[in-house]
Amino acid sequence: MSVSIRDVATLAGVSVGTVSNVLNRPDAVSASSVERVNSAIEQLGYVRNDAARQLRAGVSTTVGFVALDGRNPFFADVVGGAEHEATARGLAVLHGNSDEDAARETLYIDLFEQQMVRGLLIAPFGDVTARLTRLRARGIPSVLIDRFSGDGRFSSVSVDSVAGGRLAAEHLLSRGRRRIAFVGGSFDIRQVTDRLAGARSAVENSAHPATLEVVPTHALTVDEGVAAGRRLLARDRADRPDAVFAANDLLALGLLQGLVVDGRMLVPDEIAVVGFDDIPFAAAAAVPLTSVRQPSALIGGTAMRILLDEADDPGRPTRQTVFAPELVARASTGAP
Amino acid sequence: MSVSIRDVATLAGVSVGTVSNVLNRPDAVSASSVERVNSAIEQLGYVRNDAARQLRAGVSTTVGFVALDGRNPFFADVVGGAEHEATARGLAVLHGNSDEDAARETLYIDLFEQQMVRGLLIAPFGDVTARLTRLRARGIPSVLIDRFSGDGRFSSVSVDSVAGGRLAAEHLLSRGRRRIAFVGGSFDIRQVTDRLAGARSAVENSAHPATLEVVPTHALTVDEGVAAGRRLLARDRADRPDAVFAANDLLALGLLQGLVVDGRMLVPDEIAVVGFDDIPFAAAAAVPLTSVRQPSALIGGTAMRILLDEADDPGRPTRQTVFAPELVARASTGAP
DNA sequence: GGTCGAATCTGAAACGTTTCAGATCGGATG
DNA sequence: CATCCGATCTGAAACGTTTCAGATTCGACC
Repeated sequence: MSVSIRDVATLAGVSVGTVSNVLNRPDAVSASSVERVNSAIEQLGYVRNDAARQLRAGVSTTVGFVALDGRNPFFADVVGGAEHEATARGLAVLHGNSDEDAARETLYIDLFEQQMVRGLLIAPFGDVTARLTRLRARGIPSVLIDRFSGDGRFSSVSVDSVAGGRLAAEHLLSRGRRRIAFVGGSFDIRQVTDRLAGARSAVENSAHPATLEVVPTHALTVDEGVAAGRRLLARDRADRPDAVFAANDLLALGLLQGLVVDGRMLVPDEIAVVGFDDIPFAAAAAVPLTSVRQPSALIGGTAMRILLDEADDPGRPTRQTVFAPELVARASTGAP
Repeated sequence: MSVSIRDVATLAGVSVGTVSNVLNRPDAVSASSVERVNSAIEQLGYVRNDAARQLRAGVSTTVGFVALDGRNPFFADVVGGAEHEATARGLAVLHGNSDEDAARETLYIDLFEQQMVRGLLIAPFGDVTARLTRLRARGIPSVLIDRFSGDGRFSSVSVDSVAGGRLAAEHLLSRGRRRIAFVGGSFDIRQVTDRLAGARSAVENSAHPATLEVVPTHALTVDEGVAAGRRLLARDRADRPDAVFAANDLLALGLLQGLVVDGRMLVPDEIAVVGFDDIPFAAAAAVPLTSVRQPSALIGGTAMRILLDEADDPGRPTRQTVFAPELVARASTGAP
């Protein structure tokens, strides 16, 4: 039924070893053999069986990626950057969504372990160090994305979320806002707590007295943002914050939709809004969104490079790369 | 080094065949054996080698997905729907981006062929029928996404793009617009030409005299939309269209940004805008965007189901599923 | 006790590749 | 002409699983 390397060898009049060499190290084979083998491959429509190759060679040509939320354009950009780097080396990216669900997360990690991927890029939700340690014992390195590996047990590529949170809150304070609400959740997500911590430190160190209130959400989605906005509206006007720092742009975009009363948009006059990630849609929002930018494609590309370095040289020490976030001011905080 | 099924068998005091049976059909094994094998697996930290399993069984547990544009939230939703359906059956989704590049597209198809994926979901860019036919000959079915398979050679799941184009144009005409511009490209993409054809038929059959002009773009991205908007602005006011139908929402969102003069938004008063896909960000745009909605997650889920049906039963005739698009009117065309 | 069938288990073959120790070939060298 | 060496090729072993024909066990039944 299926064409194997043996059929190619027979047609080309060489041994299977030679065919394999043509495929893997053509330099070690005479030009005439290369040509005969290639024409046989062409003629038979031979396609290498990756399972057999991997079984014998013990090396796969795929890299796993476990994302927190596949629908978040931020991760799409990170994946894009990683994919670009991977395809440049002939590798493919296997892609799974944990959707902020610990069970799905371990499911994908286990799957990648069975597939013996070359390495694993992961934006973790739960505590995955035990599982990742096990993968490493089996020769599969991991790089954490968007989360600093405090103990240095794994390499990581992230943005300084605390600094980002501080940037956001300082910006709001500098625009004269004093009653700030942090909207985000769940607080099982490290980035969320870090961004909050940064905001808190900015408020505490502020020259002006200011307050920081926490408005929790169940997830970092547009829908949750809309709901949070509605909840704020349900309050007396006097009790509403005059600024909101949303844990990411999806929430912030939802808030923009939620913070509308009788067709009147409260942003930015009554309530200023800052998001996080600066996804491409932030600039195109109802009120263009001020946001803390992360260099998403760069994060993905850097992580992939580090991962492949570690895969090639297992002894290599781990590396923590932290990019600096950058505030992009737009209309949602009254910027031009 | 690595723990194999043989080590498990030895520790559990059974044969390798029995271990395999515990893994694959526990019903055929006595309860006591199941228990001993499982405890041995636990104790040794055994993980099944997927390459060997696939080599022998000839079946993989992954499905390939080739998307036109991984950064487009529409495809993220389609993938989400497909992934949901796949994980319900214990399959993972291998994911590649063609980025509207024929070379990358064939690269991924070839890769999936080598990996012997269970099946292939593809939103095609170039002409891929030859390659897909070859995959099928090797037992790998494909389902086309977002493109009707005219000759019925492959199953497909799509939305009636011509009808969608007609909906968009009719809506603009009903709002009193008469000089319509279609913004989109490249015209190598079937959806683009279909949407244009639908718009054209609506204009030609209109009770009122109206014109349809084509403003070509290089790709379906936000940036191209901004550029197209700028080009329209560069014209004399009299030469500008009074409505734009953009081939997708990314373009439309870009247009909204581009169609601003001296801080004044021309949409919808001078120019109405309709997009296509109704991505989650359309409603959150600077001017909430009227759009032709596609049931994206449903498309992905349906395609996956059909694909897996065909994988299980290769003789099964192909099926063409066409969903009806739906117009969602918002402020960008002067709707409430 | 002998026979039978179902339930359960065994162990070797096979999947298609890569790898590697050794064979072969064809000059170049003395 | 004998020897040697590098370039090239060969063919079998090995990777870890699934599969399957046959072996074994165990009750039930006569």
